[in-house]
Amino acid sequence: MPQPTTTPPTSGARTSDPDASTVERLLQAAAHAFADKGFHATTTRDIASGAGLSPAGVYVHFGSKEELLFALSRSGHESALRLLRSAIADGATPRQQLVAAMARFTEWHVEQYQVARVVQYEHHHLTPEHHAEVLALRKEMDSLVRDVLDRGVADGTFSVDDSADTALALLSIVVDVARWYSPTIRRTPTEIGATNATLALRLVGAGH
Amino acid sequence: MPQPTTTPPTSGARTSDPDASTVERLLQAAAHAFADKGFHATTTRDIASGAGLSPAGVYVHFGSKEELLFALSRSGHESALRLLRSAIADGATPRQQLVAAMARFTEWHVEQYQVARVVQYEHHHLTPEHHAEVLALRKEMDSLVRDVLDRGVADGTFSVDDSADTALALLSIVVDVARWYSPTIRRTPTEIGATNATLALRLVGAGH
DNA sequence: TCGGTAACTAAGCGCTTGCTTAGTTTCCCT
DNA sequence: AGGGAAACTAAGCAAGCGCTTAGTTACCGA
Repeated sequence: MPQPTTTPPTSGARTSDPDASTVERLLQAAAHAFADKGFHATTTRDIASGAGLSPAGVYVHFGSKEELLFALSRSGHESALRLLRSAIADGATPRQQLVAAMARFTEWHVEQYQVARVVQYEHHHLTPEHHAEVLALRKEMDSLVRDVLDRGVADGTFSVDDSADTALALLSIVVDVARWYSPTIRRTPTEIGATNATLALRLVGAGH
Repeated sequence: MPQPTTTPPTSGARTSDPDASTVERLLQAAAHAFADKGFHATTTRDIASGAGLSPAGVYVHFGSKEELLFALSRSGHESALRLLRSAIADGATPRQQLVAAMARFTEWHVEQYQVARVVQYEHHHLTPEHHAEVLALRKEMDSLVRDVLDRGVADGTFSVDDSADTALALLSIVVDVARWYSPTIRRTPTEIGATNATLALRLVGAGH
């Protein structure tokens, strides 16, 4: 009996909540590693030790490293989409919808910046089939934003030259948060969200 | 005599101009591969065959794969910085400077989208020393844009809440081009540049 | 109490990786 | 002509990779 049962057989540094389920810990460790180093620079041993497992332990729950990326990417896209939809549903006018969508989507990118980074920058490492699946979700996000703009233009609140171009610029501002954000930055998610909502109103000609 | 000299000993598909110098071809092949698959998913064999060399041929000109990334990243940052400076120098007013900077920097991201992708998304795979060197160039870009905004606010042309936040949003719109652009898109660099310049004027409250 | 199933590990397999070594060819300078 | 440096290749090495296999432990229902 070389080890008492209170000491788990972990060698690397944990990057996940020890109280979470094993699948949850694997997803957390993968999000941490993929966001930090990218999919290909992350080894399955990194993920395993981050979750407190041996290298083989990953394969009890996921068939491959790519399957882990897909699970993370799909659930990330789905929760982002859910957030966007609910923000838009909460607003009574296009103006309120745009403000809520920009603020809350930005906050998500800050609070979940590791998942957001995987969602925005790692999806092209998926297999063609998996990639096609998340691409459909990404197009849906784009449509949601463009529809808000179109409704605002229709009722005279917004004035934009091209709603597709403007929607892309709005999403660029939000998505790029996942690139530049670091937890060392002192601004809160709410502050960054409010800033981006204000910038959005300026972009659609409804700044005052 | 197994092969006539007119057939080069290439196995993979070339991704570089055969008339360019060897170093040039290596940089082109590396830019192509890094932009397409990322630094870690690219093998030195990919780069070698893309440049029409054997795997060992890379090491005649570069000491390591990371050194290749650094050469590409540094020269890319330098040419981007040169472009920004010259665009700003050409404008007589802050308004003209902002329009020129946004349009030309955007065009560069489209025309050189492979290099731009490496510049914007691969620099964190550099060694700490090399990373620090390009970070200084990146901060300089940010300052250049913020200074244009500050001058425009000072002379009353622009109206922004916070010049740092607004500069970041402007750069987000430009940088993000390297993420979403694909050569299959039918819009020209000039059109995309003009769109982003117009969006920039709206963001700084000088849209008309 | 015990059989079955699911979660897990130790060990390691086959392959690919970045890079090196030893040797060949090319070309320029005298 | 011929010596030397530079550019290049064939072959391959050590390390690390994703993933598998064989076996152990823990737990749960009958």
